[in-house]
Amino acid sequence: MLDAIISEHGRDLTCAVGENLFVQGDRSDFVYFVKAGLLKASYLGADGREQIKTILTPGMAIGSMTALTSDGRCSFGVQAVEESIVRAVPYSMLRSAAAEDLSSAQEVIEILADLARRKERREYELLCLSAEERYLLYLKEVAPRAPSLSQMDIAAYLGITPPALSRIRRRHGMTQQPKHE
Amino acid sequence: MLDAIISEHGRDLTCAVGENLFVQGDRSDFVYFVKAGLLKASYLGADGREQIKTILTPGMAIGSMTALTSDGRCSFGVQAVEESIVRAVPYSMLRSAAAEDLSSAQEVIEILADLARRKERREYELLCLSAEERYLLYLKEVAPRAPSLSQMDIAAYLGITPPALSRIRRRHGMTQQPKHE
DNA sequence: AGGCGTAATTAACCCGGGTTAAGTGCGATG
DNA sequence: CATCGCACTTAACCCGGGTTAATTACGCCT
Repeated sequence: MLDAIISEHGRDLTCAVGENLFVQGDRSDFVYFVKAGLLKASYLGADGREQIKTILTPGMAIGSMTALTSDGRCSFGVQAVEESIVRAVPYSMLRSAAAEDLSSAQEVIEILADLARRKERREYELLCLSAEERYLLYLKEVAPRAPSLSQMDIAAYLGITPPALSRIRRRHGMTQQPKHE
Repeated sequence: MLDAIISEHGRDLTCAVGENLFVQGDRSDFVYFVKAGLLKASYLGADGREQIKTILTPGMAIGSMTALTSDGRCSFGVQAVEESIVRAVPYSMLRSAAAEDLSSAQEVIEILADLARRKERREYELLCLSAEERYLLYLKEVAPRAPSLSQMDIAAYLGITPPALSRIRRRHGMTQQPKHE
């Protein structure tokens, strides 16, 4: 089964806070399985602005599809928000395992289907929800599993700037700590 | 191989302009392979607003991942923009073919990986690009394959309203036909 | 030909988010 | 303890997109 391949050919990596698993532009052909911790996958704009694509929590898998399947470079990077442990496996290893063993193939299909499902949902949120609605959804579904995210990161995840997030929080009465003169 | 399963268990559907392949809320467990024509996959908001998720051209496959894998309902619908021909195959058929035959499994993996790659790109565009940038990208990459799309549909694909699209087009000097008094 | 319905454009106004800058609180560091 | 830096908040202003409504153009139907 696939677990055996992952155990044999994969290796555990420990990421300190702020450490990059890989950065935008890299040629990483690895798939990473998050075992513990918290990481963020993000795009870095030419102007230095960061947009967070995915908040990664244990149980999730990540890899740049374009880098994996088109011999391209990673269109985004992954950085640890908390100390994290991930298992890195070359995508080619998964593919060859799937090419030789039926049950491994099923598991790869499951992983890809799960990835597609998550992306489908994210696409819906970005396309159909307002920033405020996305924040409320974030509070309900992501925040419980990522309590250590900064407001900056939350804003980058929602696709807005920190001041915009602050305004939304203010409207909901969840700020008001510093009393600006 | 998978083609045989698709030929045997799938069936061709012909969609007239405006016809729905399936609508939001359906329990469709089919995957559709576009053979000819042009279709759109879209979310319908409670207020009746349409947001187009994907423009479907020949060679692409579509299906609601949440409906396929979580026994849920389709989160979006698919409608023909031009007269189209699609081949419908139950997802369960693909899965069982992939469970019995290694080469079929590889093909299913290819289909899912391609889907994930497309979604990854779309996610990037929605998260990082402005409406204007998305329109320019649309002109370069989608328009050539979908010349019959209305401005309404283009706007819905970009996530904006027709007036907003008109303003963008005006800025680029690509309008000016009707001279509004 | 005349009339209707719809798509596309434009205008006017509003609102939400971006930008910039300033102020506040807090933790790390010396 | 004092200072520095950074995250967070707020304010002021601008700009782009939403909303609504009016106008034009065009296809379709009778």
